[in-house]
Amino acid sequence: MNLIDFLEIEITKIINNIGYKDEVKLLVSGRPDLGDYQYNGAFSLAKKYKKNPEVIAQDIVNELNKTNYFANCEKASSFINLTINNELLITYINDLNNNLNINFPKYKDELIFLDYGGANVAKELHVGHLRSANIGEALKRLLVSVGYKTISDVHLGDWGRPMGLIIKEIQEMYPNLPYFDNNFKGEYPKLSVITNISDLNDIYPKASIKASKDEEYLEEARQITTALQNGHKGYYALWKSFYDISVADIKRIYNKLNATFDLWEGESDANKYIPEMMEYLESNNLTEISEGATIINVKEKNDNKEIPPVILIKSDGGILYDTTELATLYYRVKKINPSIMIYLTDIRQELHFVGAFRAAYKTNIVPQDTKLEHLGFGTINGSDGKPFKTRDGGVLSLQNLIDLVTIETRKLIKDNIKEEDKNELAEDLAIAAIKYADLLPNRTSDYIFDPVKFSDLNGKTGLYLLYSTVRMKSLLKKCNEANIKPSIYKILSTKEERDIIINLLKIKSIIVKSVSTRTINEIAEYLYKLTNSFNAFYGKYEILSNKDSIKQISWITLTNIVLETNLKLLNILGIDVPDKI
RNA sequence: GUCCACAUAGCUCAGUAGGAUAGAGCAACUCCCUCCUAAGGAGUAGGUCGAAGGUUCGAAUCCUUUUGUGGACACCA
Repeated sequence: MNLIDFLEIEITKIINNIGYKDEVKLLVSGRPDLGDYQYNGAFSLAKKYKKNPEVIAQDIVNELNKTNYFANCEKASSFINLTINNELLITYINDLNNNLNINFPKYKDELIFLDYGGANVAKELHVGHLRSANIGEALKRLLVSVGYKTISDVHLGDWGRPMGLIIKEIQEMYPNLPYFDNNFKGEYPKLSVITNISDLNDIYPKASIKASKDEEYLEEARQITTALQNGHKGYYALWKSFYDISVADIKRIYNKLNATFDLWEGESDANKYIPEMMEYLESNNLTEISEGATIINVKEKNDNKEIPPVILIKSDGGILYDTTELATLYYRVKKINPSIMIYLTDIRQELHFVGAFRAAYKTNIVPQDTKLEHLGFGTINGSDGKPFKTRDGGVLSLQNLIDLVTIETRKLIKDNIKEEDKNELAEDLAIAAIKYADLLPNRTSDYIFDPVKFSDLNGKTGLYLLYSTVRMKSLLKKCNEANIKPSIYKILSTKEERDIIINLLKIKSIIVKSVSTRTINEIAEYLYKLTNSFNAFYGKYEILSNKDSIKQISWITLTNIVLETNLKLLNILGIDVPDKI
């Protein structure tokens, strides 16, 4: 059991024995000069029992001092400050050495479905896709680490108007392709005029610009979109061709980011469930017609703002974002039926999800006890505080973003690394730097992307963590060669060790909070603190050449625990640690 | 116009399930390498938490008002 859990249970019993009912929660001390942890229950107990809080605090302190849990326990005003006995800390470290998982709480093994990534077919992954992948992946790994079952789906944007625009533009460029020949019979060939992702990348922006200027062009693209959605064979074959090219490239970049998906589904997969869903909705009178469109009204009485209706069928017969969203929910419930479904998108899509979720509950497409959660995240900005763009104002691809940081990390690589490995290592370091920087701010905050700052080896950066962790690995390896191996932690001899151990104790409450708030930033922050406290120790004391073998063994045992903890937490963040930098 | 979010050190950001003296990184200034990766460590300085009221034993955190910034508001995704 985790030491803090143990102490909370013990103190709860002790205060119950003297007549105070409270479920004791220990807080990390806000005044580390006065103690490791604090208990503030005297204030609320004072209200409950109509007594002076200082008297209550003193009563509790008197009882706690009868135990041998604390090296120091005293009250200051009505705060109770606790300094944990070193013997308990030593036991805790040995427990931790046997089982790192005592720091990770266990939740019910409910199934959580995570929808993140959100890549668009025929468009390169860009800056806007970074946070969904990083946060979604980290959240999935966090949830798994505490015992949940998860299924993740990249949920490709592969079925909306952009598809129609691309098909339209390909038609403009190559009007004689068989996909556009309505009399064509037989097997459609693979797309031969566009064979790689860079050919494809230019098409959508071109089409998008034309559409914004040319109403007729846009209208044709609309019609193509609707035809595709209604099963036009030629368009579908063409779509499938560029879909394959695009998805291969999307996978390649997601792999670099360590973003992994159990499912590679998309809006197009929901398409085949739309008729069935519409049949269900209409036969139960759950839809209405408004201005020629089929909608679900999701306003509620006590709304203090206007919630637009969910549009299922446009007045021209086409379908929309909401339609596929709802159809996706429809078949996910039927096929997978998770307890919780989590969506990670830009925070600006909030209103869309409010509508879609309301419609899903209102129509019983999603059972009332299934939780739907939309987790929004903030924007990545440039140094001017505006959304990060290329110099000419275009969208910056994710690969270009990685390259920007790789330029910086390349400078750091030592000469003892083989020349042919340097570029790959530089990119790996850049990705670690980017991921850490991306996960460090609060999920809902916007942040400024600064390649130079992120790839600094000093400061709160991914590279500092990698470097420090690699150094721990290297130390353990050298000690192992000298036959100094982690085993039992015997003495707690320095302030620096104590700081590390107190830090290790904090993990559980950080994990609990991160799981409940679905945030990652405190874990990222914590990694820095733990690593920093280890480095303070590392800088001051010599392990390898130390003459005192009892200290040596204790220290290398502690080092190993910090290393394992770092690796585990970095893994949750989706950051790989190389053997050498 | 309506609604939402944000405003914390020179810069970039934490902290908002109310707790003591508001934290970190960078930048600035001091110190510390015969030693396991100094690509490191220790320290100093830096703040009326946008403003004004209120609730509370206690407010950056909750409530009201106000200023500024960003965003969302049915046939795009």
